[in-house]
Amino acid sequence: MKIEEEIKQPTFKSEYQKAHINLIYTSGWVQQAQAGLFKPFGVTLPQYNVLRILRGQHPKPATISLLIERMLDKTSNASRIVDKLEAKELVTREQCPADRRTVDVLITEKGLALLKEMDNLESGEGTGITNLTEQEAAQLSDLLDKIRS
Amino acid sequence: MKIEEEIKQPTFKSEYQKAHINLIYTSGWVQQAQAGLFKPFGVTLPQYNVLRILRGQHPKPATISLLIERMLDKTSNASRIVDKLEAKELVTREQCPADRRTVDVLITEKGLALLKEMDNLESGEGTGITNLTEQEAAQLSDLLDKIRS
DNA sequence: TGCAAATATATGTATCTACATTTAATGTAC
DNA sequence: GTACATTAAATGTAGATACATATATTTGCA
Repeated sequence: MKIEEEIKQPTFKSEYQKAHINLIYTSGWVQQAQAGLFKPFGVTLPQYNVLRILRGQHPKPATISLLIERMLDKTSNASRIVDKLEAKELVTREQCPADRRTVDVLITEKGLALLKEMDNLESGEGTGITNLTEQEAAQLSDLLDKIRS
Repeated sequence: MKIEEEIKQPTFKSEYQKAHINLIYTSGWVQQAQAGLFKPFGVTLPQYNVLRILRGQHPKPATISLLIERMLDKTSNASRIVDKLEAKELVTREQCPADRRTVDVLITEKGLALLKEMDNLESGEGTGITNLTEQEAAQLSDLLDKIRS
C-alpha cells in the first residue's frame, strides 16, 4: 500500500518529506515483522545482532568496544546486552589478561546452535524485503548508502 | 559509505539480506539524526507523530483508537503519549459525550504553533534524505511501498 | 617515578516500550 | 431487563533504552 494511504495523508510537501516519512515508517514495519519472527527464539534484535558479530569473530573473542563499533544501534548498551546473553549462556565473558580493562566476549556452542536455527530468518523472508526483485533490493541498498553518505 | 564497510561485513548471503540490514541500519541512522533535530523542541518522535496526526484531523478531534490505528507502532501506548502532550499543553483531552468510553483528543494552538516551527524539519533537511535527487527520493518511496505490500 | 589524560567497561537513573490486566461503557442475545 | 461479550481507554509491571557518571586500568609525559 502506498504510504499516502497507509498513514492517510494524501499529500506531502516534497518527495523528500515523503521518502523520509516512508523510511521511518517502513523501517518500523520491518522491525515489527522481525520482532515477531524472533520471539520464538527468545532473543531481541539487538541481542541477535551481537550474536552475529560474535559469530563473525569466532573463534576469536570480541571486546565490548568492538561490539559497539559494529552494532547497528550504536547508542544501545552493549554491556547490558552481553549481560542478557550471558544469562542465557549464549556467550561467555572474561577479563582479558593482556589489558585488564577489556573483556573477551565469546559465543558459546549454544549460541552458535541458536544462530544456526535462526539462519533462515536472515534471508529477509517474512520481513517484506522479498517482495522486491533482487535487482530492486540492490537498488534500495544503493539509495540507502547514498542517504548516509 | 557502503553498508559493507559501515558494519565491516564484506559479504552478504543475498541482496535481500543486504538490503534488509541496510534498511534497519539506515533507519536507525536517520532516526538518530532526527532525534538530534527534535531535541531543541522538547518532543520525541512518537509525540511528534501523534501531533501530526492530530493536525491532520484538525479541527475535528481524534480518539485514542484513531491514533493507535494511524501510528506505526500499534502496541505502543497512545494513552501515555497523549499524557505527555497534555502535560506540555500541546493537546487537550476530554470525554466524548456521545460515547463516554471514548476520549476526544484535540491539538491546541500551542501544539499547532510548535508543529509550524518544526515544519522545516519535515523537509528531511539534516537527515541525509536530501543527499538523494528528487527522482531518487521518489524511487525510494516506491521501493519501500513495495516492501510493505 | 608520579600524575593527569585517555580508554574500557559498568552502573545509576529516568524514561520508554511491550504486554497483560483493569475499569468503565456499550452492544447483543435471550 | 439481565447476563455476557465487546470495545475504549487507562494502568501495572518487567524489561529495554538513552544519557550521564563512576570505577578501574593503561598510557603518555614532565
